[in-house]
Amino acid sequence: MVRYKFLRDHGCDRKYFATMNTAGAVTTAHVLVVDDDREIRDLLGRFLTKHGYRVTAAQDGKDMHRALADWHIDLVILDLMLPGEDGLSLCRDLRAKSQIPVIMLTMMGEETDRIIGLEMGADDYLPKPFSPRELLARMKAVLRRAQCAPAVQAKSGRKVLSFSSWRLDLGLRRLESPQRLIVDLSAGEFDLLVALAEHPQRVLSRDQLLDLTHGRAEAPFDRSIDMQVSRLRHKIETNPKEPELIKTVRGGGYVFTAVVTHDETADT
Amino acid sequence: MVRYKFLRDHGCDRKYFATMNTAGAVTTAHVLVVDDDREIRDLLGRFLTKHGYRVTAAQDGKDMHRALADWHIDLVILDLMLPGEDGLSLCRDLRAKSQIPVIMLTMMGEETDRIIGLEMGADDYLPKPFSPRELLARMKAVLRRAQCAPAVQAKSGRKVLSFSSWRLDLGLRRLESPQRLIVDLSAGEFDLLVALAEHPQRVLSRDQLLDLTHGRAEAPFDRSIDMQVSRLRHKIETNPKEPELIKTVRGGGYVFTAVVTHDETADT
DNA sequence: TCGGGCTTGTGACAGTCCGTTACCAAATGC
DNA sequence: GCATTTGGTAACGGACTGTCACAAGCCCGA
Repeated sequence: MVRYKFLRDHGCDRKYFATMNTAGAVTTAHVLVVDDDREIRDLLGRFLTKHGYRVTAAQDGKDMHRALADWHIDLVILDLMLPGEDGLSLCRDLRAKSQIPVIMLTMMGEETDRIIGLEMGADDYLPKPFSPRELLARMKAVLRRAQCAPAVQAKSGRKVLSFSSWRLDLGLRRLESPQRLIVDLSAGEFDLLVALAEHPQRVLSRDQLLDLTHGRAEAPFDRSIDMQVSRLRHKIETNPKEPELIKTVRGGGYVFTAVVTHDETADT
Repeated sequence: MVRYKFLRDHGCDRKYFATMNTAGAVTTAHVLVVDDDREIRDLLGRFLTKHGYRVTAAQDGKDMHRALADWHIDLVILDLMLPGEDGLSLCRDLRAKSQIPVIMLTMMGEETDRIIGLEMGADDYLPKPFSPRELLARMKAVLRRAQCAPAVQAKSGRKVLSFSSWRLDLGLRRLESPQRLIVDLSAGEFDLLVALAEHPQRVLSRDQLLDLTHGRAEAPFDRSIDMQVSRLRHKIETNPKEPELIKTVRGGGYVFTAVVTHDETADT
């Protein structure tokens, strides 16, 4: 659900609120959109709100500074072309005073614009027109870099994945068997199981699994995932010779076959 | 090498094939181009084929749906302006039913078009005329994003196909005989059976089956599908010499004759 | 600092899967 | 009826996978 609220004192400034999702205490990143085109502001506002961000909009430099004074802003999305003070100089200002990450919106990908934008201290730039997904991806990347990753982390409760009576506690990094016994997994085995259980019913290539667990790409003749899978199977499959949970797809990779549910144990 | 092939049943539908590139197991993405302008279809077909994509072309919504039913499509390039059903509603349809990424082609950057397109769920859009390089770049980006998308298996339950007392569990990747015995299928056999059972009472060419199971095109003198069918028949037909479930259509391919129902077992 | 236990990657080997080739039978064309 | 095309499948070999054995790290306490 999205709720709009007009801030009377800020003229055309419009504020969007994201509803809290699931866990109460999620801290969503607060994004400031600076663009003189009202349509873009609206569009971005609705779009980002829908994706769980808090959004404030400003139409020029003055508005922007006011918003920065009034709110705690995690990220600024700044149009290069603005009436009055130019986006570039605003960006330089911002960078001089604070460390708030900035994404610049520029017209059509002229190499020069990008270079200038980045030299002014923008953390990323996006040529208009851009795809919303790309914007999201870049925002996430920038926020991650800024150590301010939106949400997830800060759940008060613990994240637990359940599948066919097993419980995989991501917070405690612990696996409970259907018999409620704690299964002793190594770090690597645990990571692999998480990677699999977070993408159930989906064939994951060795390359993807390596990326998910180690953040690296597959080397030629790399058998490490095979070994890890083999070891994991011996710990969680009833009959490792005929695996039920982790199936092999020849030439493809592995599939986690169980239905996985995401629980949020309230606490402790 | 590029080979063209005219699909007789699809009127002006033309199919382009890319040869495998270097690494054997690489499955090239299959792109569906939907545009009423034949020249554009041809141009894009040749261009994308040259760059290693498999391309199928459709001239309107009807063609598009047929192609989607017949092939495994990784990406749709969709013209905004189409005769009959409009590109926008097609896009909405697509998004409602599947997660196939969509790139929209629009006439010169009309803001409104872009906004509407993106709100309809397109993953990216490209104003005509566009540079081929830009198209390639955006395709790559969209495909990359789609690959690591969580797939959101949607239903929490598991997908099961039933046909004449057999049960084919797609999540568990398991086949149960009418006698409730688990039939031991190899990964390839399983994939083939899924491809067939998902298109019952429909003649599937070897090429289509290869596309659906391996995401690759048929090579000259390719008998692999025949072999796989033969092996599968021996496991699921009462009398493999006179197959009931998988019938041969001489000069056409194979048909899965049984009536298939889609169940969604609630869970576990 | 050293050494032992644990974890993880590599090489090797065996077992399995699957594509190719080849040959034959069935279907089709003439 | 004969030639030609198409499909079924046995057989073979290459490619892929499971896993044993071992080595290289890593952690930790003495």
